[in-house]
Amino acid sequence: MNVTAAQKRLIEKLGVFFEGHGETPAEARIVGLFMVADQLEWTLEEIQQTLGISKSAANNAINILLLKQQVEYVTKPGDRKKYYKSKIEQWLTHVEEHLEKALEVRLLMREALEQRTKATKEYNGALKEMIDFMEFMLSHHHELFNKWKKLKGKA
Amino acid sequence: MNVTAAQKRLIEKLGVFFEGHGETPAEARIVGLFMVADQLEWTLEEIQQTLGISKSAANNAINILLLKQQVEYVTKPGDRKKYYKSKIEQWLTHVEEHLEKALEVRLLMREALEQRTKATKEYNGALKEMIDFMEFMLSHHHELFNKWKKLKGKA
DNA sequence: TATTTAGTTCATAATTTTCAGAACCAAATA
DNA sequence: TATTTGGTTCTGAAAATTATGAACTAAATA
Repeated sequence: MNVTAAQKRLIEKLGVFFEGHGETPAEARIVGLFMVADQLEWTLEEIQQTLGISKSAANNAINILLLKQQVEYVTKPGDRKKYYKSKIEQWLTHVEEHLEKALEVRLLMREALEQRTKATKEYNGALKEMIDFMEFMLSHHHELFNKWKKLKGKA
Repeated sequence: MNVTAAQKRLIEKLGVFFEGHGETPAEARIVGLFMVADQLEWTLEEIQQTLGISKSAANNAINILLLKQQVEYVTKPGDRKKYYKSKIEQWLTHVEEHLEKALEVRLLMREALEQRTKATKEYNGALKEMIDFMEFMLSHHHELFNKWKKLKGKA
């Protein structure tokens, strides 16, 4: 077997966390597997057998992770198999994208604010402040990301 | 009717967004309703009828929102009804909590890193960097939140 | 050409989530 | 005490999500 019992437990814990953040159980466990296992490159069959899920479940999950750019595959000469692996270098981009998307709600909130009655001053003020905070976060995040990238020599 | 057709459309749009962020359809629409409607305080029956959902769906959703502190209710003397309303002042706390929780994954990642083989240098380095970034974000967020609070005279 | 293999697709089964409707409870009122 | 009212709970249905297993492709191999 390619992972120890202790590793399996950790994969499950990571799995539960990622499930709670929008991934399917199968996706979540594949992400976990790639994070804890010594082995970095996995065939579909190995994934399937190690996680104890069906071939199609593994295939579906892997393809969704490929779409989300969380996973990629490499090939080997004279070998028809695909070797899937974490695209871990992409994580910073993902965090950035995720934040941007989460803060997009401010656009709908602005729509809400604009159409609101002017009578509810206090509520409108709180809503406005929420929107302003999101703008504040957005701009400061750009700073933060740049600071980090500079710190790590990525920019 | 307590909301216009245009408001209903906006409620649905907000509903879809919040559904995409972990709320049930009913919860998501209540949050939307409280955000766009002129009326700030709503009885269960009004919510139910305005959103066209069942009494129990409305009740369940409201109680979950109460638990999550997204909603509160006020009462009126000699009136047994509860008047539910957005707890919008709480939003900053919610954002803080949400971020902390999202970054908690770093603890599991650290576990993963600690048990990993030392053979996969590059991967381990990337994982370490991810964890470091989360720490970086966490500390800078505290700064950001304080800066914001000061700016808004909340601290 | 027949067979094996890696991966995909499809039908459907299992599970989970969410909701509707009815029954219910407790407090207030008639 | 009987009735109304606001809210809660329960059961089961509907819908959505995931996963299974089998059938299938296409490429490689025997």
